[in-house]
Order: sequence, then structure tokens, then C-alpha cells
Amino acid sequence: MDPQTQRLYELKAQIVQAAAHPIRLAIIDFLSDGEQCVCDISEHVGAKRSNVSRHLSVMLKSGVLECRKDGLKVIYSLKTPCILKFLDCVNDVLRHQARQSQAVLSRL
Amino acid sequence: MDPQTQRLYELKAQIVQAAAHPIRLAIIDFLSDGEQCVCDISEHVGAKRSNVSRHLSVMLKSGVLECRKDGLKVIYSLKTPCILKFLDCVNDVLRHQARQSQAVLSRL
DNA sequence: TGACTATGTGATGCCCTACTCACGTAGTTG
DNA sequence: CAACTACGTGAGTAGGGCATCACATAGTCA
Repeated sequence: MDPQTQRLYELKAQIVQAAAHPIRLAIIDFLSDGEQCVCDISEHVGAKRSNVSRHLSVMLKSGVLECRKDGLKVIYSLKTPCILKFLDCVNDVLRHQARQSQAVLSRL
Repeated sequence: MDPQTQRLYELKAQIVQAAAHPIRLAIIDFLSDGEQCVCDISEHVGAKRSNVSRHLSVMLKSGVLECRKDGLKVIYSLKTPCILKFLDCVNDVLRHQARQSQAVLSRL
């Protein structure tokens, strides 16, 4: 595999990695309804502000989110609508697995 | 956030995590052309067999891949076509970022 | 049966990530 | 200015992921 292709996979992996955590998935889901400040996000996902802040910075860095300041608050929002399609695909996979599990169990 | 919702996010994160690595992305891409044995996968992605074997088992465990034995070889394949849509979405995000970067640079 | 091939796996070391605490900073409000 | 709020971040720690080596296993073929 040539270096350029490898580099491309690294970039893709960075994006996927940005979503590969329960809290981060919950944040993305929450933001799909519209922009939110850190304190509301923190309360919604049930994690400490400092922790949420770090997760947000990871997603910010990898280009999944963007933010703006509004007085004291910092408002985060999804940067691309693509990321939601992304999650739909994950749901598809999960449903597919569930159906398969059920098919196996029905033979009992 | 109630425990069931949280559990659901954990399941989703496990699937996303299964794809969140350059080698694993390369493997998924390679398998989109059809099933392959470990040795061919290993050669294609340019990683040691033992390492590839571990990556494969991770994706197998999280339901992204499936496998069958054929003589000495073990043949791996994608379990759900959904996972390819998944990667298309990642490409969308990447392209989106690239356009944005280019838009910024064009102002030089 | 003995040599060989393809694959999986325990053990190890290293590095990265996630979480928490404590503190600093920026902005608001009285 | 003083108190307060919202947020980010350095330090420290625990845990997990990844790559590698060495070895075990299963199957093939002469």
C-alpha cells in the first residue's frame, strides 16, 4: 500500500475515532437537534464539564464540530450534516445484528 | 440520560470503534471487492499476519465481519453492506473538510 | 508420518486515551 | 472592583489498545 493511500486511511480513521466513544455519540445526537452550550451538553450526557470539554475539543480538532462564543457561553454545533448519515449507518448495522440474533434465538 | 440509552450508545460506540483504525479501514475497503483470506489481506495492507489477525478478530467480535474456513485458509468477508455506506459518509466529511480548507487557502 | 503452510493467541512493552481534581481565565453582574 | 459563572487546561493516574515475538494448533501434501 503506497504512503499516500495509507495517509488517507489515517485521516479517515481520525474522523471515525472522533465518534468512537459513547459520550461523543451522545453529544452528536444531542447536537443534531441544534446548537448547545457546554453546560447543557454536560448535563444532558451526565458527565463532568471538564470531561465533556475534552471530548468536545477532540471532535472540534477532527472537524466534526464547530463552535462560537456567546457571552460567557461557548456554543457547539455539528459542522457537517454528513455525520448524521454516519450515525444512521451505525444504527443500520446494529439493527442488522439484532435481527440476526433474534433469528438465532427463535430456533430455541 | 437513562441507563438503557447509555447502553445503546456503548453498543454503537463498539461498532464505530471497530472501524476506527487505519488498518481496519483498509481491510474493510479491501473486502468490499469480495472475500479474502488472512494472508492476502495481510499482504495488501502491509502489516504482519499476527497483527492483522487481531484486527480481524476485533471486527469479527463487533459484528462487522464474518468468516469461514476453506482448507488451511480462513476467508473473511463483510457481514453487512451498511458498513460501506458508513465509509461513504466518512469520505463525505473528509471532502467537506478539504473544500473548506481550500476555500480558506484561496484567499492568500 | 513428517515437513510445511495458514492462522490464532499468550506474554510483553509502549504509548495513547479517558477521567478526575485543581486551578486559571474570560466574561458577566452587582 | 468583587463575586460569580462558564469554560478550558495542566498534572496525575488508571486502564486499554496496538504492535511484536514466540509458540501452539489445524490442515495439507508428499
